[in-house]
Amino acid sequence: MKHIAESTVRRLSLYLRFLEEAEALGHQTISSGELASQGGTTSAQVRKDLSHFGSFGKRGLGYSVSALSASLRKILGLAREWRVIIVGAGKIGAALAQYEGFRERGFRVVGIYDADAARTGGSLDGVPVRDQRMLEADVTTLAPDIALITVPAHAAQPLVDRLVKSGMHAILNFAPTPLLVPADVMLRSVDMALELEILSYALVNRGA
Amino acid sequence: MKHIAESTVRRLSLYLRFLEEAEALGHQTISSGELASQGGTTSAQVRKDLSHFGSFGKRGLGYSVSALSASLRKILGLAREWRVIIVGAGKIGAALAQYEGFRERGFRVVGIYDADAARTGGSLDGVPVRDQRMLEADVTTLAPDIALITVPAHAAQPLVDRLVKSGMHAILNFAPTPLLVPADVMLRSVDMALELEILSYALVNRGA
DNA sequence: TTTAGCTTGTGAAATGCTTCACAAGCCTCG
DNA sequence: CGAGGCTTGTGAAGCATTTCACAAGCTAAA
Repeated sequence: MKHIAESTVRRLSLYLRFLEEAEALGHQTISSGELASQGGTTSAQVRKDLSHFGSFGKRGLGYSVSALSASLRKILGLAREWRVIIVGAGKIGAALAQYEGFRERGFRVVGIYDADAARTGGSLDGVPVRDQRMLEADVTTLAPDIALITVPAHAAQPLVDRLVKSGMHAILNFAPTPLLVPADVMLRSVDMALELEILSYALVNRGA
Repeated sequence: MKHIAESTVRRLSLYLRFLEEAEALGHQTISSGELASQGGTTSAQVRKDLSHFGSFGKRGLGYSVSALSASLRKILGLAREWRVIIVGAGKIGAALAQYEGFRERGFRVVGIYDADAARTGGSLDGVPVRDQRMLEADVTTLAPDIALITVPAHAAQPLVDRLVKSGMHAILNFAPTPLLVPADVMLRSVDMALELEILSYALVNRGA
């Protein structure tokens, strides 16, 4: 398979959400135009996105809602449950640990870690908060697929190094700092202050 | 000014962070290559990004750290403080209200709102949590520049409509749903489950 | 069965972003 | 002062993504 743009994958996720809504409403088929309105794109874009993975529609009719959502789930790897650990049990980490949106989409939090003894020992939503020194051992026994990083910026790179060394291959970083990982590790970052700065730029330059 | 790509603005923010670090370390000048290493890009990209806004460097020498950070702050609109309100005082909203990263970058939370009476009346980090019915009145008196949305997905669109009607022009949405706004309103979305789905896709297709 | 009306799938064109490559310019050192 | 060594700023080239436009194909109805 040739390389697929990240923007395409992002849109596929959005299509899938809309399809699941449509499924709940009992719709049988859906057109590329209807899918496009969701995700603010065009019908041609929808068809092009899907065409990278095969041919899913019927000309004249559209797509079968249930068949296309099943295909998208398979394409996106959502046919299975993913095991997630969260490192950093501060405000953000704790909030994410209890975030319904993750479990709904098949992401199950199986461990939470912190370096501060004051935060460890308890549990959040039934998941134990453990000492960060347990990380290496737990990565082996819990076999998590994805690690979420919610530690302070200065602690993030050393932590990433430890996670990579332990065998993690997918990391979602919330610390506001760029991180380096080997080529075979997937790293994505969500930087909330950065998003605000982009809005700030837009506010200052609107009309310009 | 011609239109600037979002990817460019995002990189400018990263450059600024690195510049501020360099400033703290007492560095006087910095080259495009050094700036590039941060933000994982190339020196040519750095120079091209900056060239959209003017000419900031000295050939043979590089950029003045202090002068360039001042310029970037002005370009990004960070020379001033921005007033932010948060609507939705659940786990995520409360965590964001107390997030240090915002204040550090000049974003000041001036109000928090919730529809649930059980959550209103108190305060978070000195900012009162008020009833969501107060929104319209408070937008007038508090004059917030940016609204953060941390309500459940189904409540997001009606809320956005209210915010827009009240005169808000910049919104950062954390609800996992696409939203519609008029063309003169800036909307950005942070969708954490979506980020995980992109990782999921990458995990399933790595090596492919 | 034939026609009318939709909608898909897809090359080709258009647009947008990144990388290249090099002239121009600045600083230091001899 | 002149040469050497760097680094910027920027057209042009290269890539990637989006949009266009239309043939092909399905359904329903007459």
